[in-house]
Amino acid sequence: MKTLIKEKRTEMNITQEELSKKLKVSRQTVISLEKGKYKPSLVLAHKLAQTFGCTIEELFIFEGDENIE
Amino acid sequence: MKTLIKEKRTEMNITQEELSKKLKVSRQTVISLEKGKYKPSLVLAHKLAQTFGCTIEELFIFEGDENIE
DNA sequence: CATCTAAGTAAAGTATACTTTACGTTAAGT
DNA sequence: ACTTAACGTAAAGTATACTTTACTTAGATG
Repeated sequence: MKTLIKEKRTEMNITQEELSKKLKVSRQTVISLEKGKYKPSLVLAHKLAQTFGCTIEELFIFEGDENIE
Repeated sequence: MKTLIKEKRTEMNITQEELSKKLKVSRQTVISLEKGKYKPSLVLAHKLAQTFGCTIEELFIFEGDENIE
């Protein structure tokens, strides 16, 4: 699974810290998501998509059968 | 957060067990998701949406600021 | 050089998603 | 009455999402 979080955030001209405050998560969470260290929960994915004005499917690119981790 | 998993599954006329096999998760996971015991991971949500031929946003109804649990 | 901001790493802890196994219930068929 | 299918509950264990704290690094600016 790939994500466009970093791209969307920089397009929006906000810092990781600002994004983390909008989402009400820690800055570490934003860093880890952008770096692909783990996958967001469904609710967090939805908040991210809303923040960027797009759908979950536009923000995350799912590749052929992934593990459900 | 609400989900239409059960509705979509019964529309499709498949059992929980059949759905669990399509998704490659346990039957308990399907039961728990339908019953709202917990929220699916992003990848599982995507697989569910694909199975039902809809988007994640159509399958899950997000209500005003939820906890990110 | 000193300092500030933004981005990054690392590690330990908590919460929750998911699995596995086993047992209970209800409705339909024979 | 007995069996089978489908749905459900419960509990214990594992994996991972997320938090918190603390430290690092690179770039810009006084």
